[in-house]
Amino acid sequence: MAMRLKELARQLGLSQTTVSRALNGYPEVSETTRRRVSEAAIRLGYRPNANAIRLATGRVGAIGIALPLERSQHFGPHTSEFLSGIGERLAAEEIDILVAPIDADDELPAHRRLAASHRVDAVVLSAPSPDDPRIELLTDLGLPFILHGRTEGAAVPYAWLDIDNEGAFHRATSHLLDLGHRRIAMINGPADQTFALHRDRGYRAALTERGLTPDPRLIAFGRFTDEIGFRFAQSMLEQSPRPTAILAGSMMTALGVFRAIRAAGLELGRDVSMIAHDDVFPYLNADNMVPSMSTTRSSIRAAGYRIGELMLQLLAGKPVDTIHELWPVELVLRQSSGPAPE
Amino acid sequence: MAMRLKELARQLGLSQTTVSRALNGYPEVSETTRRRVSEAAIRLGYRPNANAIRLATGRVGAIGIALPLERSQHFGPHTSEFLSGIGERLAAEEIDILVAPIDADDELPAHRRLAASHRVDAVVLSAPSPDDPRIELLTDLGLPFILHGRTEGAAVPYAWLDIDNEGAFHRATSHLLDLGHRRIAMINGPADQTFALHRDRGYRAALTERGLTPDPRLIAFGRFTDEIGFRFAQSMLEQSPRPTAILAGSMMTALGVFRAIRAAGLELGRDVSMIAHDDVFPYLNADNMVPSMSTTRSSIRAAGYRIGELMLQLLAGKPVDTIHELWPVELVLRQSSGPAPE
DNA sequence: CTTGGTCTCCAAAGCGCTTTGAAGGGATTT
DNA sequence: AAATCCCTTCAAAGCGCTTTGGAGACCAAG
Repeated sequence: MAMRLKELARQLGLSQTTVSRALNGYPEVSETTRRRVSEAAIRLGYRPNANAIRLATGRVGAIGIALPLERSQHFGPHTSEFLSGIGERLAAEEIDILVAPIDADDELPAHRRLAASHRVDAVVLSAPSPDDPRIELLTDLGLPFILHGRTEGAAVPYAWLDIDNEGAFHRATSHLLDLGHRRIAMINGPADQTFALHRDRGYRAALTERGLTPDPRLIAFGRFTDEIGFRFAQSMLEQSPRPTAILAGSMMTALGVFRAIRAAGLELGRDVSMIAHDDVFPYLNADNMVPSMSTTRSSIRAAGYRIGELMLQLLAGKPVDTIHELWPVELVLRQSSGPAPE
Repeated sequence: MAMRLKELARQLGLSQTTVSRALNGYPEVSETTRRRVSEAAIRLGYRPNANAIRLATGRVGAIGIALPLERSQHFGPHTSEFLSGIGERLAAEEIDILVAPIDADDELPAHRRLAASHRVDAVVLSAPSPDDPRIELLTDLGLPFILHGRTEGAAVPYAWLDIDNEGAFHRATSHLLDLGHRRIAMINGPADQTFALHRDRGYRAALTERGLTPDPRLIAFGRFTDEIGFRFAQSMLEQSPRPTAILAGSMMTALGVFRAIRAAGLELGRDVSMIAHDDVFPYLNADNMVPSMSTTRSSIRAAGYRIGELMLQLLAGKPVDTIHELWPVELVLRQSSGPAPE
């Protein structure tokens, strides 16, 4: 039988009120009593029942991570790193992380249930689409949230953290143009995701600024797998004239593209250049590849860590319209990007 | 203001008891009343407060996944896939998944807190070491758990699901021996993990059975990253005579090994063979590599899904000593493994 | 008519904590 | 010595649900 507040109070000859206040740091308790209580609590192994606290206070001490099962390609390495970052920040705060896998066809009801059941104080939303309906829903329901990414033209203010996808791909594309490339392909992420849209914009803008017209045959959208990368790259490299540079949406995609380049008997960094977006996975290092991979780099784990931090502020009452962070993205040039061949 | 049981009962002109029973399917309620209640509940948008239920019943409807931050290399792709499998199974059951990141140096206290705070009904333990102290601790604490993997000689019975790592590496090694290889290297997982020990045993046994002595210079332990794979493979390939075949502990390792082979001017599948363990990541397909990768294959996502299922049985009262599953591992031969060179 | 058994339904007592409103007691004022 | 304050501590009322132990109502059986 676990030690409960009542029993602890009885053994100390104090009321539950006093013991509770002593342990929670309220001022109405003398220092001597407080010390006596804390010592007894430790000695007797008292651990409060989280559910009783939750019921009594209305606070839960937990946040949810809504994971759209389809949309984020069944978790995947990105989500895992992201989650890891959040966990790292929140572990020390005694805040629980509730993973809520959500079916795509049950999305809004699932969020409604989550909100009404009082299982979390707030949620982290990821993989937003440009007109994501979750924003308004959660706002209506009064469940605080932070979006990892952005939507386009939401009717209400919301908290978000995003990386500058548009800027990153604008720069990467411009850099390739500077190197003399004219046929630059782009293997982007899923077309329904805002970040993919932003990347597309940056890419197109860079081309247009130089008077080039984006060629639809050099633009592809899909999930971040080596297979998708391989397929698209292969078909693009069959074109004539073929692209001399390829932008890859992820390191997974890049592996597939790399394979297609080799399969076509070409050499990466000489015949074909590539810049890939790197979310910084500890187990797949762009620097270690051969040739080393030029990347637009932004640690998704760091983003998770920061979102954990912002979450604490949000829960502490910081207004949502003051929680906006747009992170710049590094362009790291390595061997995979070189001058356009003659 | 959310709809609560009390208010719902008032509007229906029934007692809380009856409404509660109607909604929870108890027999002491007439069919007509039950229907009337359910309809009203839906119409009025009633959602029970999870914390009140938890406090009243003592059950939580949540399981924890203890993630040793260090040990499982900060989540990583394995954990992510595994988690995903569990989530897939448990999402439909309205069971919450609590991710509990745990610092290595705070491991046992953290489990104690988890157990005493009543935040979860049970936990999933992963990445066990051969003499994992968590087993006994949780048993003592009375917190049910399922281990993904095994330990050696635990003093108490426990529920587990594991894959046959020993058998898998025994077979893979034997197969390479059949192909004429004699110097077979093994780049294993972290040395303190049971699964790595099992793989080591399978590998050694296969060699020993053919009268060969395992060469310590061909045996390495480390985390599953491309870099580790590259480094170890590179130094091994510098030996003379060099190994003609390499067993890789993961697909990440395999990518690094592959790179080292190419960097040494050798050809995978001809000069050097490789068989890697494949946990089946949807974004990194062994079949798609060039050359395609021979693997020992077992879906870690499927294991997660099954553990979700076993968890339901465990919570339903199935005795732990009846929950043991050892999964066989497929050997999938592709192009990366060929006959030993002359 | 009673008695006994079935169906339905209910009042009230928890679950283990927080928090409000108040009271006891000593020190300080008047 | 009475009045006033502050410092500590407490009893009791929730938080929103489940569950125990009955209690009416209605029917068939004695």
